[in-house]
Amino acid sequence: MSDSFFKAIADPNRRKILMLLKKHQTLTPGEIGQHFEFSGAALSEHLKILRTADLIYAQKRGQYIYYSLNTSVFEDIISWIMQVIDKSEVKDETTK
Amino acid sequence: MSDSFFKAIADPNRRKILMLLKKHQTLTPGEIGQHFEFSGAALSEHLKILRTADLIYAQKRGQYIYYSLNTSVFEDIISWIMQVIDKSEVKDETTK
DNA sequence: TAAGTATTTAACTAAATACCTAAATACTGA
DNA sequence: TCAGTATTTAGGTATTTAGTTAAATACTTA
Repeated sequence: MSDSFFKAIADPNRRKILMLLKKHQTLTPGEIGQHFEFSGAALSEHLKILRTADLIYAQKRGQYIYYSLNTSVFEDIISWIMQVIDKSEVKDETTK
Repeated sequence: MSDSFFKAIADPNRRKILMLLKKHQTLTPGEIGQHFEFSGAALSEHLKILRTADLIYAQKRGQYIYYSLNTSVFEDIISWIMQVIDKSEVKDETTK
């Protein structure tokens, strides 16, 4: 279970970015930035962290970059939580 | 959706504590500490963060404190993730 | 009551994080 | 090619976090 996932979603602004992408499917950094007060550079950092955690992916078309959700990693955290609360199959990860 | 939850699970040592509690149901800080290299004080801090996020609860009996998982908050994160990835709600087999 | 064990709190340090501004890179269209 | 727009990178700062050791608190038992 990747540390980068948990780090990525630990920040409320990054969770908000995910919700925005959920709502609009595809957004450029410029469009995302309209929902925040901080600089474009700060936004770029957040996007990098989300990209590294594989939560979003970027497609460059010309001058713009289009960001979208990559939902597959979310499935992993659901499995992790299921394990903790004992709802479904259990593999022992206590040594990780 | 509480920030303290995401902060709490962002740390791998705290996630390991949760898995240990999942496995053993109830553990004292002393028993938990045997699985880590850091000081008891550091462990105490981690337990406080997990308590604040409502992920575990403590029962004091005499000289010992017994920690257990509080699974109800995990249901909340599952809902949050379901929302992000646009899945229908997970069926709830547990009562709380 | 005193000594011993269990756990938390306090005060501190080092490293990580989240932001900033400025500069760099990449593309578009005149 | 040049000016303009979009985005990222670099370098810096303030805040937060995760750990430390030492002291405090709480309980047990001789």
